[in-house]
Amino acid sequence: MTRPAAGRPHSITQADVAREVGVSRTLVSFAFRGAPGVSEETKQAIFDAAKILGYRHNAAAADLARKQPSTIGLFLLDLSNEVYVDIFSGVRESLSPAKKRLILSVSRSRGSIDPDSVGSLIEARVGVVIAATLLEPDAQVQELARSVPLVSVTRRVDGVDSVYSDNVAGTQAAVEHLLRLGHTRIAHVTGPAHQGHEDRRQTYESVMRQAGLVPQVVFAQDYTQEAASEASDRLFGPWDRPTAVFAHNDEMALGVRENAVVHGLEVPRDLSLVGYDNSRIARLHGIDLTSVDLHALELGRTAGITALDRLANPGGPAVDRKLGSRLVVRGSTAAAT
Amino acid sequence: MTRPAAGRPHSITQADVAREVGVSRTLVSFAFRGAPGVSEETKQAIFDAAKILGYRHNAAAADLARKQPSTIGLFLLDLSNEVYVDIFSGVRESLSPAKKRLILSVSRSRGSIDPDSVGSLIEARVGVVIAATLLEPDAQVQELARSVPLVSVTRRVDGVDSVYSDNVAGTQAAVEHLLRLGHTRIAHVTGPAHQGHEDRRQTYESVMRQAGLVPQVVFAQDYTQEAASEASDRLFGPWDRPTAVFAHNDEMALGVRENAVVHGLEVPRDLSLVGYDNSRIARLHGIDLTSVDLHALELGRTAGITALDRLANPGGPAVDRKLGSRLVVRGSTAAAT
DNA sequence: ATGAAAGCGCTAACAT
DNA sequence: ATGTTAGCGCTTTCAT
Repeated sequence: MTRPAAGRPHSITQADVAREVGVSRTLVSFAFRGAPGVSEETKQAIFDAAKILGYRHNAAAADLARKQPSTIGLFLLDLSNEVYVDIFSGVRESLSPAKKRLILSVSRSRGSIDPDSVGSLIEARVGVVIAATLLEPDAQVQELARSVPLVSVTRRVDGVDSVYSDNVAGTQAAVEHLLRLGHTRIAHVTGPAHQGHEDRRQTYESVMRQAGLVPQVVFAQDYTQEAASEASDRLFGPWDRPTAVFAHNDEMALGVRENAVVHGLEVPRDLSLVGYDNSRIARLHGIDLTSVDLHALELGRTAGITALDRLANPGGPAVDRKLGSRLVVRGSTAAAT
Repeated sequence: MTRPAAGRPHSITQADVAREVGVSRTLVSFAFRGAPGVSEETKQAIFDAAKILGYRHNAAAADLARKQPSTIGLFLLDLSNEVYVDIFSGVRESLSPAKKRLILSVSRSRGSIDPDSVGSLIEARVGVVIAATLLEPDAQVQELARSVPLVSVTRRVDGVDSVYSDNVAGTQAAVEHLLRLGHTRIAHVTGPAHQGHEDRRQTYESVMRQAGLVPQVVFAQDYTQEAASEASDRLFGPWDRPTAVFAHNDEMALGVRENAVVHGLEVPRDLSLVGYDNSRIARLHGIDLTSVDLHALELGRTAGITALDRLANPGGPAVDRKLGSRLVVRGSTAAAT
């Protein structure tokens, strides 16, 4: 049985409802926004008629008329990375009391710059853009912030509302943990070097140098598991193999891990591994990845609140909120042999 | 250094650009849509002025005037479940050639019905809604489809465009795999019973009965890892413990697995485990979850194409596309002892 | 090639 | 309590 699939791109307007009830369009508009000054009876009549006609409020038209957007845009770099899902959850949580619509836009490139995705948010006329994570250079982010209120999550940009976590402290804890375990050949696997995303690498390098060791950095194509897996080939040659790897994030740590297994290496016996994000996967039995928790959910919550504040007070000074981070030690790290 | 965060909710319009250049608003509009009838020079002048003024096209206003939405809405049940991320990727992939904007809406409840999320898509005036996964009863889905073109993903609804995979075949393969391994006490862990989401459970039950065995179904609060973990407590009592569990999806399989470990059970030695979705986590070394692949990416791609078709041909008969599924055997299942 | 004018669905003064 | 009217930023005939 295959009935025709109905569903016209909607057409019933407030005018239709008004005509049906026999009142003016204004009343209908008032009724739907709960504005005062509509008698209970007419209100009821309006709702009934709307129900029958199948009327649906047109938020786009309303925003246009009100000259004030009811929507907040959230840009996410990569949905496959659970951190961004957590950030999303946090944002939504803090936005839910405010009656704002939230629309998402996801980058189509996980390792390179994608201005289109944020652009489409602007063209959809959102009131503020929450962006996690922008890969553009600082200057471009600042320019973007000039054309739309912007909250940068995960990354600090001067003069722009920023909500991020302490990468320096997190990285220090991670690398020092490995040092304390006696490792000396500790490699770092990361993605392309974008301005504003080098804290972890630079901190890794400086901690290593301070310990009198030579840093070994491997750059992958992007920040994903696959890229890290591929890039880690360079580490698993027969000589000078590192005994530990500190990865830019959990995704990449997982990639290294998968490839290590392929090379016959066992974690942590042959290779200690530290990730970053403390994502759900890291916590699974059988994975047990030592990782730095950057409190992604809290990052999202804070970003949502910051966005709301910015909407209420467009002129205020740029917000700068740095959250803590903490190392969670699990079974993927062990003493060097 | 804390400069004020600028970024007004945008204000420069085509009229501003027109005034700047000294032409009519019409020309500006034409220029931006690449409509014919604008001389190269004026076009260039317009683009230059727009650039300088920081003009941004207002898609909402344009849609309103054109009386034709340029946006497609995608509803997702749960971003923590990678299947939905894959569906998203597939949808976007098939939508990218068409120049349609894609906006996402995510349910705020993973196990119960949330009409608001789809509602907000309708109010944002999308041309078609792709929904993965609707929990509403068939009748409600059909009614929804009457007010907006709807593509149901993951679930077949009579009279509504549906893109889904063969749950019966998938479940049969899964359960028969366990039977062939000699298991007789095979439990099934699933979420709340919603119409249209009972194929797997029912098929499990019928396969069990046909084999002369008694089905044992555990219902969790929702379809997540946490819920499954909690619910599986009932399975791990001292007596009559099942030797195998078939879970509704990989998330839930993971939950069962975590809880099994807590109870001192080892997979697959003490418990064989089969999931559904063949998500990325299932494929990780150390997890090695036997799972049914439902081709989520392909589901998404097909849904995107279906949505585009529906937009082009609103009156056509409802589409019904059933994709195959296949069991992927990994290390989480072993012969019964 | 360019412009004038009407209208999309809605809101918001400003009447009555 | 209810209605009138003028836009919001854009597209789109229809003129010129």
